[in-house]
Amino acid sequence: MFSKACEYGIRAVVFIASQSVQSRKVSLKEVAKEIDSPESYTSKILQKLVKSEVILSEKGPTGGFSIDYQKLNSIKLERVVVAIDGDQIFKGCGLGLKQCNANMPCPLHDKFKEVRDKLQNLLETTTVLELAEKIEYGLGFLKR
Amino acid sequence: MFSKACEYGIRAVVFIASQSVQSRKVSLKEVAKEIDSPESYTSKILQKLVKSEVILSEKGPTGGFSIDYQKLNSIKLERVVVAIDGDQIFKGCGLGLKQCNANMPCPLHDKFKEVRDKLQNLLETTTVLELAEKIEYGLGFLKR
DNA sequence: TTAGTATCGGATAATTTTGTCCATTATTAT
DNA sequence: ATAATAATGGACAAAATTATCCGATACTAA
Repeated sequence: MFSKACEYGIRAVVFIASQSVQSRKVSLKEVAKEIDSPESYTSKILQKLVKSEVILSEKGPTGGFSIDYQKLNSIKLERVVVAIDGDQIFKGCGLGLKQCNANMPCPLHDKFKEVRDKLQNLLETTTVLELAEKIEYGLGFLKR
Repeated sequence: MFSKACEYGIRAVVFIASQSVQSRKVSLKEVAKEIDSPESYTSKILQKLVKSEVILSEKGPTGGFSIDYQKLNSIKLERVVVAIDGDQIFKGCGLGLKQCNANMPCPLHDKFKEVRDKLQNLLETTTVLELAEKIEYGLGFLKR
C-alpha cells in the first residue's frame, strides 16, 4: 500500500508529535529506536519531511526534530503521505492506466474509486495529533 | 497500491477473459499489445497465473492463453491479486508492523482496517467475467 | 517427418527502492 | 576559542522490482 519509506515516515512523524505535545525535541537516534527503523535511511525520510515543512529540525546539541505546537492539531496524515509517496496512491488508476476517468475508465474504475476515496478521506481527516495521542495513552504502538 | 506486475496481471486476465467468452485463445503477443505492456515481462506474469491455475495455456500453433469457460464466472479478482502480490495489501498493517491487531494495534489500525476491508471486499466480490464484459461492451478500457 | 508456431524456463540487465557511510555544517556549552 | 553534539548532503551499496533475451520444449498442420 504505502512504500516502506512512507511507513517509516508516518511512524516517525507520529512519534515526533507525541513528544512535541510534551515540548520535547527528539534526535534521529531516538526516532529510529522508537519506530524500529534503519537510522540512516530514516534520516533521509526526515529530511524530506523537513523540506516539505511537516516537521522542524534544529542542529547542534539540544537540537533535534519537532513539530510546531501551533500546527500540531491541523496537520493531516495526507501531508505526510504526499510528501513521501505523492498522491498516486489515492488519485491514480488501480490498473495503472495514465488516463482513467469516468469518460475513459478502466473496468475497475467505479469500484476502485470507492476504495481510493475512502483512503483519501481517511488521510485528509486523520490528524497526526490524534494518532500521537494514542501513543501517549498506550492505545497504539509504533513497533513490532 | 498494486505492483506493476499485478496491474499488468489484472489487465491481462481481463483481456483473456473477454476473449474466452467468445471461445478465443490469445497469444502472448496479443495480450501485450492489447494491454500495452512489455511482452517478455508479461510472459513471466502469465506463467505465474498459469501455475496458480487462474488461466490455462496451450503450446504450439493454435495454442495460447485462455480461461476455462466453466470457471469464468466464478473467478474473483482476489485470486489474481493474491497470485501475484500476495495478500499483504488487504491483510497487512498500514504502517508496516508485523504484529498489528486489535490487541496490539498501530495508531492507524481501526481506520485503516476499514479501507483494507473495503478493498478486500471489492477483490472478493468482483469477478473477472464482470470486468471482461465491460471491455466487450466498450464500457471499459485496458490501455492509455 | 519436418517446418512453423507458441509457451516455458533460466540467465542476465536496467531501474527503483531501500539502506549505509562519512565528511560537512550549524549550534551549544564550557 | 574549543570541544561536543546533532542534523545535512553526497556518494555509494544492497536488494527488490521491472524488463529483456534466448535456447528448450511442446504442439500442430501439412
